[in-house]
Amino acid sequence: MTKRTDRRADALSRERIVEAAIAILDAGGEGALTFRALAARLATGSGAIYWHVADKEALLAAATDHVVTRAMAGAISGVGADGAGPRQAIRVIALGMFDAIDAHPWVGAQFSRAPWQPATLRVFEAIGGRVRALGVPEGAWFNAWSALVTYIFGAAGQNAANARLQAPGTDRSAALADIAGGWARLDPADYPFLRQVAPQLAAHDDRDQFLAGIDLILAGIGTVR
Amino acid sequence: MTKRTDRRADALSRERIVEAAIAILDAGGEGALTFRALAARLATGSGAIYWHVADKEALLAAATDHVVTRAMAGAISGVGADGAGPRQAIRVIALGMFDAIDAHPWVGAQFSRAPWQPATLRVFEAIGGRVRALGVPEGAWFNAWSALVTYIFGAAGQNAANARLQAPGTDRSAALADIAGGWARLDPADYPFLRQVAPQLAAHDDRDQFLAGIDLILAGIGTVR
DNA sequence: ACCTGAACACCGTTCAAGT
DNA sequence: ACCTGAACACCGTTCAAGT
Repeated sequence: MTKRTDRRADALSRERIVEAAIAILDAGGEGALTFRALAARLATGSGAIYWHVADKEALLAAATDHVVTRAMAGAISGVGADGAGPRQAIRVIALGMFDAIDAHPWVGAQFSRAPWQPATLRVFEAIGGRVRALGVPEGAWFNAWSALVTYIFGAAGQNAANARLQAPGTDRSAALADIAGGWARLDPADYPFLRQVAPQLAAHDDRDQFLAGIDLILAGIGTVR
Repeated sequence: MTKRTDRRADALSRERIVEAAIAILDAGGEGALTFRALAARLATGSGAIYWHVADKEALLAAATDHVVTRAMAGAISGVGADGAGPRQAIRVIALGMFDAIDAHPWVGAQFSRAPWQPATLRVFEAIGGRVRALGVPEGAWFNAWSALVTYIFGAAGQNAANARLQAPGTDRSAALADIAGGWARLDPADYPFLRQVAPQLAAHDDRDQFLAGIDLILAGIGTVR
């Protein structure tokens, strides 16, 4: 029972609008997504878009939901019934989120703007279910879950910021070298720690670093008995 | 040796502009800060502001820096030479950041937009110095520090989002009751965990929750030997 | 039911002109 | 050196008018 308008391949639809929005966001970042640019890409008027989505906030929310849903499907499928424990499942889900935001930095900023979206809820549940399977006492579930999702979504926002700050052409390691260089030049009397870890900042990998944080939280959860 | 223009109490200055911006941000949120509103409050033209600050991004950065500097001064002074260990110092600094963002929610969103500001650097150093004092092996310093600051600034962004989502009049517990009510009505087959923790979500305190996450990370750091 | 595109009410930012 | 405020080039959103 397809709707009449579905016959025209180029008919406007919420789905096509969201896909076009994602393409614009991926190509030019959040600043590039305007209703005029979107209308031009879809060869229609800007007002037409408003027939399918309420406003720009809803459009960004739908685009985020789309990306997260896809990322979660990939992560969860890699964690199926293959006997991987809940600890490993949490790591895989977290990395799935990290990679999704790495590929679509604008998604990261969106979480600290409109949480409680459907896809976010599924990530919450996926983490929560594994926390429960971790074997910690029931009274510790909520805190353990909260620490993990706060870290995962919080890091997402910061990675998005890093990506946005970076000059389009340059790669991450050049940007890190710049920042580390700045740290190395700080006054040693005021900033002994940052000076000391500057070389590690320059050499570190964001993804490994993110995972190390997950592991520290998991280790902390493991101490709760 | 005061500058000539300092004689007029109402002379425009970067400092007065930043203070007015903070007042507008606190009163009406990020959406309320426009150059027109700021110019009106300072009884000047919008172009005058551009003589003192480069653009809106710089203005928001300066406002954030101002708030964080003040918060850090308060937190650090409460942690002086009174024998409190590094563990407790980390908790106090983290809570200082939490409270600052609780009072100025717009600050939270700013971190995931322009990190590496002077005040942020001081928070980084303050946490890092205490990590070093924690007694973990030197090879673990960088990961431990990174997990803590990612969590602290990440939670900041999410708290800011929560504050922004909330209807101006209502209080946090009413908003939490709403969300928890939604969780309690989810399909138990798909969302067993969220259904189960819904009552805890309704009853929890954001600040305690935040601190519990810090403690879990600290516990995880404690396992590294 | 869905699309068009001009119009409206805003923005941030610039800049000639003032003092 | 600093301030003014009109002007410019944008936005998101609306809505009468079309099909």
